[in-house]
Amino acid sequence: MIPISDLIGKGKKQITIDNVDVARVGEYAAEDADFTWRFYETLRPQLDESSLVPLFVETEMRLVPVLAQMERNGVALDVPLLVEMGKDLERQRVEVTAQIYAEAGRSFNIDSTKQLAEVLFDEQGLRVVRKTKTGRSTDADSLGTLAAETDHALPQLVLHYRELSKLKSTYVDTLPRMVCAKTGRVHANYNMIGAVTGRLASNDPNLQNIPIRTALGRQIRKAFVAGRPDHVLLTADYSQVELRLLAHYCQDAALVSAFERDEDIHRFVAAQVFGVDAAEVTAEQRSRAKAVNFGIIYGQSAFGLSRTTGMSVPEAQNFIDMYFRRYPGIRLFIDECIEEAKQTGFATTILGRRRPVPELQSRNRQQRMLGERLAVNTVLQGSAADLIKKAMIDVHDRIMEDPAGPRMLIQVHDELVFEVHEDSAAQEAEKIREQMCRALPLNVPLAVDTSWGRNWLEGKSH
DNA sequence: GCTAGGCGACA
DNA sequence: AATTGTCGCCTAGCC
Repeated sequence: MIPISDLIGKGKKQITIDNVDVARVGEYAAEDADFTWRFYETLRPQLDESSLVPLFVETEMRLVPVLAQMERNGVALDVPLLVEMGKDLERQRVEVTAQIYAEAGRSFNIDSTKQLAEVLFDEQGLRVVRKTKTGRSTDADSLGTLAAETDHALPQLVLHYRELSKLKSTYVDTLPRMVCAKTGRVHANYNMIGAVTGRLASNDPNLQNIPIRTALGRQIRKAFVAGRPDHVLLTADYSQVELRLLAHYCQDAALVSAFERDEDIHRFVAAQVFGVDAAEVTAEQRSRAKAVNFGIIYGQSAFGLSRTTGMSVPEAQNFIDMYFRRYPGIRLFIDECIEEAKQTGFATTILGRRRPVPELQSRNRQQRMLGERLAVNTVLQGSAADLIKKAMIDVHDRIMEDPAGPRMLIQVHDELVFEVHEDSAAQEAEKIREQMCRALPLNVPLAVDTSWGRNWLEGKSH
């Protein structure tokens, strides 16, 4: 077998522990006592007696060769497409730059927040929306506020400039440079350690933050393609995995049965909280329920909810009160997470992964509130990480039996991307869905959406 | 060349 | 004060 370092070039960082190439070692990790010991030492802070087998032996150790294979696989890029996009972005960027200079009455470095602040606030006399540690904020939120409340063209132009600039420098210009000469693909690094919740992290390049939110950014996903003839990219992503875990932990009968019927969970929650039929839920009601559903996962306050939804603070507080009245199990779960973290000092995931939460012991109220959010969020985010890791191992063990079968290429926290022959995409999607749904037994069913197509964007849902 | 800060991409 | 977790680009200041 070709060592990874030969494949993807010198100087490339890989999964390392004490500078040992874990990805390569991982091929025989299970038989390598020295490696196993050092890996154990590295993960020991996350483990206790009860999680040693399910988490360390059965999950983390077995994931090492899976990630090694993913790194070796890499993913193909449509470089000519990226080059064309780069030219187009540059044309637009030059145009917007000229407009910004015209509005400002002079040229300056738009990438410099310091210079930009001078132009906006000193020279153009715009309002300072928010301060940063060292100066006046020019972030998207502040510029959006200014764009909405003034006639000045600059804030909107700078927002546009930033979007073009971000896409070009971080993705369109950078990704082609990372294509390996030998394989014609990019071989990202997956880091098993370092994310406190147990999630994976990815770098060189980071494949876990490829744009999807905006129409322009989404185009970048077209450049991620199947690299072999007659193959497609197949994506399989967990639907609402953290909310399902919340329902699993709470055992709330209504939530669980809604998931069992695979209902639109935000609509369902809106109907329950507002006391109307699901069919009568308005777009705004659903949107508010969705915001609270996610807010719960992060421990959001009424203030935070009011900011993300546009509700007033009392309105947001009222909604949260109604929410907890309808779902007392969720309130109970939150309180239990906090209490356990206070008692034991740790937040603990479904497979027994532990994260210390020293913030709960702080004399600083702000720190203690942070600790409470961490205690809840870590259980949900970390359990979701445990779950997909188990799924990756199961799928890997099956697909490796067939050299012509699917190859696992990318993991993005609740999503897996495979390269698969187009003729078997439909059958493989079902097998992968099945294995992902069964990865861990929960009190709620798991749902996995699949799609496939020539590139990472074009997939059709199935 | 290194580090911190600001910003913004994703789940 | 006010929602969690990552990585990377760019500027600015310092060695």
